[in-house]
Amino acid sequence: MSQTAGILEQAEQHCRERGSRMTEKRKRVLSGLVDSDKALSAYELIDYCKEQFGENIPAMSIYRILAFLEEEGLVHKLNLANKYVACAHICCDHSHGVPQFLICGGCSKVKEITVNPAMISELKKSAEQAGFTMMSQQLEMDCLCDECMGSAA
Amino acid sequence: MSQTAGILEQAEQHCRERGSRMTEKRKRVLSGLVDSDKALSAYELIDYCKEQFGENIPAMSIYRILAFLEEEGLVHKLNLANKYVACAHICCDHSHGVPQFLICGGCSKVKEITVNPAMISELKKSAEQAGFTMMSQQLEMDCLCDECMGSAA
DNA sequence: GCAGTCGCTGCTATGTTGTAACATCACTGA
DNA sequence: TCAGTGATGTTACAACATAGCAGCGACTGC
Repeated sequence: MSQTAGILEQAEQHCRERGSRMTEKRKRVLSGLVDSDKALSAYELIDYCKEQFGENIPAMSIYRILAFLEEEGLVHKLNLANKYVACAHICCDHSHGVPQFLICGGCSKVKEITVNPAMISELKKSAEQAGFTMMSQQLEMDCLCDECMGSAA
Repeated sequence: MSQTAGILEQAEQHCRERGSRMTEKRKRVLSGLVDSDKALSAYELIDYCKEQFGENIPAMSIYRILAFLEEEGLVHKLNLANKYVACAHICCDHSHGVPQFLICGGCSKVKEITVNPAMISELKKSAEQAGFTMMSQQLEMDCLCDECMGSAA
């Protein structure tokens, strides 16, 4: 069984436990994200489904499916890039905190990391002093991966 | 002299020193951002120029002007919201570090803060360990301001 | 002053991301 | 089997952004 198939299997299991449905289309969208180590836009996922499965999924459906998958904790939306990535922890049984992301501006490769929780709470404190409440601890950082860094030099 | 006019004066001075031109249109766009404590989208700035000066500036020009102002360090682009804000430090003569932003998801109000430099360097280190180089230390945080927080409750 | 140049702006078209509103399809359970 | 609910389709459109080319206007050097 391929890596991707294993992850999809896990995701399906996850949905069963939560009483939600992992439909064929949802699996296809998720598989696109799992197969790719890059973040993909909704429209890139449309292309992926067309090429890979010969299926034309309208934009509206892709967005609904992405919203569903995000709700289930299977994908993350990257607001900085307006793209989407599969969660790096679909296969972990342990629950995990809010992730932070390193996003390559060159090739959209994404690394999901977990920064020091003390740092996040310090950020939260700074925000509160300024009269703001942080709604999401998901930090997104504009980076270049080593590969793109090399070819840019 | 109004607060805004003073800031515009400073900005003009800044451009003179750098050998770049602060044209009328550029001043109008900048004044829109300075007048507002919120982040504005390019299209909101078009509306502003129309209402305030009766001048129709096409989107293309607004984007070029925003790019120029960003180049000059007079405005910041908030990628999280696809909006723009005037730099909070146009009037400071001291140069300042890379800013971080608290963005209210309710009303687009923005607070520019400077977080502990040690935190930023810790982030940078984490990134490098993961094979990424941070290209911008500009963190943008999804928040609610106290006011919106109150009305949401 | 005048020609040449370069930077700024205008115009048109188009690409990309995302959503509203309403219709239809398909699975589930009584 | 049939009603109800959730998933998907369709159409239209809003918001953000850029490409490419044309024209205008302000400086420079002669």
